[in-house]
Amino acid sequence: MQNSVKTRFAPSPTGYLHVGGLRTALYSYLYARQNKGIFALRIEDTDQKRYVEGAVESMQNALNFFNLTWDEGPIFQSKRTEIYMKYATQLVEAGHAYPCFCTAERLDEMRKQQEANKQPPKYDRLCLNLSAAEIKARSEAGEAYVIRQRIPQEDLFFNDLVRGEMKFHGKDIDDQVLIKSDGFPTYHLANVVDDHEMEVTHVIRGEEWLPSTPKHVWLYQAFAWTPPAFAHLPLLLNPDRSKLSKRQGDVAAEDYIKKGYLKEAMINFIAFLGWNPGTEEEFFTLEQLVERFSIERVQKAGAVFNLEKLDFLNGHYIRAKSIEDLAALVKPWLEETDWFSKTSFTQENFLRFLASVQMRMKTLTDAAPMLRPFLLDELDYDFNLFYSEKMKVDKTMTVMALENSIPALEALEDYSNEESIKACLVTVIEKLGVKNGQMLWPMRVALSNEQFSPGTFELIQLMGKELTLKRLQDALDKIR
RNA sequence: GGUCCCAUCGUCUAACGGUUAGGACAACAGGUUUUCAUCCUGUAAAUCGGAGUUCGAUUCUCCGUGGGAUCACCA
Repeated sequence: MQNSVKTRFAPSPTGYLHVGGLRTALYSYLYARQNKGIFALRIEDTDQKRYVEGAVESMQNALNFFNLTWDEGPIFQSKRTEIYMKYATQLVEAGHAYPCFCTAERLDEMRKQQEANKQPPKYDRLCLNLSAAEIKARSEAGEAYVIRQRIPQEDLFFNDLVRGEMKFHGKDIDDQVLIKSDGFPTYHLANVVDDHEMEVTHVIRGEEWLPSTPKHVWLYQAFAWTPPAFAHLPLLLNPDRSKLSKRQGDVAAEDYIKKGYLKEAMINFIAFLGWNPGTEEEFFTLEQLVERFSIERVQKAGAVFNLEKLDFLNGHYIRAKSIEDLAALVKPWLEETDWFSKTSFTQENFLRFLASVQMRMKTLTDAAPMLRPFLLDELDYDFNLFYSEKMKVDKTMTVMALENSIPALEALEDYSNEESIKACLVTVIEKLGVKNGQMLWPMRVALSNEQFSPGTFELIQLMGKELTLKRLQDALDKIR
């Protein structure tokens, strides 16, 4: 009796992978891997109107990017229509479903009426008791019809892995359309049939499915199939606590990739939206999550998708990268710029520059602007940066700092460590009788043309004698 | 409106019915630093309200309140 676990991720191909979908996929993946089970991918493309070209590829790419690899599929529901039809027919014969000839117009009218009377919108079962002869006659006459599920008018209980026992009233629930008039199944039928045929043991999905779960459970009962275990995940929320939507920020997983977030950070961040290990540990790799994840610890309440923590995690994972790995990650962003192709530098220098900038990167996109002053042959100075009231630096002071530092640094031989550079410049500072900042601030700007950058000594060491002197002289010439 | 779900710092969350209600992010204040960042230290910040059960409720029950989801021939 190996009760082997099987989970699945079943998106509909209406666009890109949503971050909420990413979390659902992640939890399903974790649960399957943790139990040495199977993680399957299924594409719910039963609505021809909503199909988006390229969506399937885009979703698979995104899942692969995050290393959420699947063992089975993708299975396409659109290729299985006969199967659903077969099962629907079976339900009709057993009295669990019935054909319905009501037109869209009649249903609209009915709903308007119900709304006017403040009744809940619900199919009135006009076609529930049509005689076999009438059904035959009308369908042969070419009248379009759907197949509806006959919902039992009784209470239903089922267990949810995150919420415990659920109770619904059959009389409140609508007779769901199972087969549309175009012959395609709706989500409800296809979902149940596929989960059964694929032998899915755990259905892990978003909370928005909770209200339709009784329909699914009744379908399992009608077929006399054992239902899978259900786990409904809390929603991801906008800052105003409504369901996460495009209106209020980026919702596509790939948007975050494009913004320079690391997959490690995304996974760690997403995993903690609705789950935590119960300890004070906060950094988890995918492998560690596989080890530690548990549905029992999944939160019931929705979680606001708040990016501040993601920024923090991203910075953490960037700093944890080896400099070679970071260089590879950063390369595409540099190549996108209009200046990168015109620069020349040694790989060794590049790695040194990158290392000095690593500490202050929040996303991979930060690399290009931060590296630019190191890589460019000549800087286009913003003179306002030189002068600082707080530092007590004006034009005269700047010129003085540059004029005096250049000969001193020219005489200096040892650029291999900050100490010798510091010693050299401190001598100059003492000779001039100025404050450290008055000397070092304009030098730092001359070297970097940045408001925020590594320290002056570090910059000089990183750039080496030649580039340092070139920069200082260039700045002096331009400022005078 | 019907049905259902949910409720601890601003945010993510921890707490066998017994804790000074803990941690992280963010914020703020210091230290390190010529700037920024990193790093370190500290401060402020929460149990939605009311009953009940109990010697004792963040925790259990009920009622409110608030928020959310869902009610298609979409998933």
